[in-house]
Amino acid sequence: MTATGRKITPLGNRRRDQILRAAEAEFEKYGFEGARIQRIADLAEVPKANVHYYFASKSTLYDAVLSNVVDLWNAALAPIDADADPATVLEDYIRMKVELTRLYPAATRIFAQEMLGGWQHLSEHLKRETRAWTEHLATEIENWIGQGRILPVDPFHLIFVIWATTQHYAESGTQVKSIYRKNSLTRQDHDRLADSLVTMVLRICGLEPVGHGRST
Amino acid sequence: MTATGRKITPLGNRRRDQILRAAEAEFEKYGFEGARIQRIADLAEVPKANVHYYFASKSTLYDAVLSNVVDLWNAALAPIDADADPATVLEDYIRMKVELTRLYPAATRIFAQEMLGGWQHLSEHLKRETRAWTEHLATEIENWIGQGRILPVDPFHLIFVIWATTQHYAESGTQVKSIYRKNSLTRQDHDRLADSLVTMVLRICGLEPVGHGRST
DNA sequence: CAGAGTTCTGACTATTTGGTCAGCTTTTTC
DNA sequence: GAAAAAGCTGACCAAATAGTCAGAACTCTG
Repeated sequence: MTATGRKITPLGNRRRDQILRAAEAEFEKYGFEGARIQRIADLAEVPKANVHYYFASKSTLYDAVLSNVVDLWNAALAPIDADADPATVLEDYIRMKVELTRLYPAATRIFAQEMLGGWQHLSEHLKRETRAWTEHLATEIENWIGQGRILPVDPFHLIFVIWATTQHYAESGTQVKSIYRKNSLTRQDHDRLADSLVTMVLRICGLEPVGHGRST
Repeated sequence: MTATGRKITPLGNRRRDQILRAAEAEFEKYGFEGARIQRIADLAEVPKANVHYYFASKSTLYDAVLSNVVDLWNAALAPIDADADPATVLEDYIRMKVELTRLYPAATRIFAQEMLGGWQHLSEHLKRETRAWTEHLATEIENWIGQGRILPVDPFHLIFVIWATTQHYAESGTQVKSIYRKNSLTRQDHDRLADSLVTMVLRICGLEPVGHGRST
């Protein structure tokens, strides 16, 4: 084992990030098993041994990448106002999720693969953090149902709809990218996705769109 | 290369199936990259070389497994009556999809992983067949929207909702399996999932459940 | 029951992989 | 400005992997 009990200097931090970014791209493209340390090193333009200087093992590196993602999402999606009306909360939540997918498509895809792969490569610690991320909203939804503010729905199915459909779009985005060599989807594309998602989710809950959204 | 231009005897066919089943389990658990030919051989209780006698390469084997899945789904989901009412078609479609997930959870999971992985390991031939599988329903949905029979929705988003939510359940099924050592979810569990799904999808389309379904 | 065709397999190879490490260079610290 | 610490890396290794192949063991047919 390497990469333990050592002082981190600013230079070291920069290199670490550089490797982390390369790793993110690699894991997105090939998944955990398919990822190759050598390719990560090449992409980061450092020798392979340098990768192992900062990350003891492939798993450690993967954990570090996922950890970043989870932090990001927790930070952005955490605050839910318990008294706000469901339609607003859901709409805000969805638009934030779509925005995060737009900003960090790679991270989102890795997360999705892990989710469908049964969390096989994640450390217990991160698994717990990840679950917390969904359960927060789920309990809120259950409260709304109990209070008769929305139609009865399985909260986890609903959240999964949000997650999966966003993901579907991130996926077709990758295809668009490789076929048309368009570097990213336009902001309009993402707005349209968010609109479509909001409409679907609100209809499922028997709610009407709140004023501040777009139409169609 | 092996496994070409050779007469297949009944015995050979049985062995081939035996290996195919083992491969399905292995690919489900570990994905394409993570799958190990040796483990497939062990599970099928044949020497590794025997696997290569029937399947030239890992890719060939994977293609064979996926091909089975696609055939299965095309056979079960193909017939859509163009004049039937949308609610019935959608409900039947969903219940059939859930049923297939119940009967072939492994196949479903492999398919899902491939879908989210961007179809990286599939031959062009199978990619086309697979796309056809969704586009059939998608055009039907678009017709309904054009005729004002259902509310406007992105057909692919809707199909993805069906697919993803079923998948979510197949996934939590795997977890249930490994935690409680319950071999499979009960029929009731699946009925509940189907009910929940039907309700969500119909609400999205602005439709009411048709008589022959269950309630709640 | 003999010969042809098919099925099977142990032993092997070439390659790739994650990971190590001794010693080098650079940066920081006092 | 020298000692200490951190950063870096080429060369290496053990293990694992997909795939090969020569020939033995079956099974089917006439």
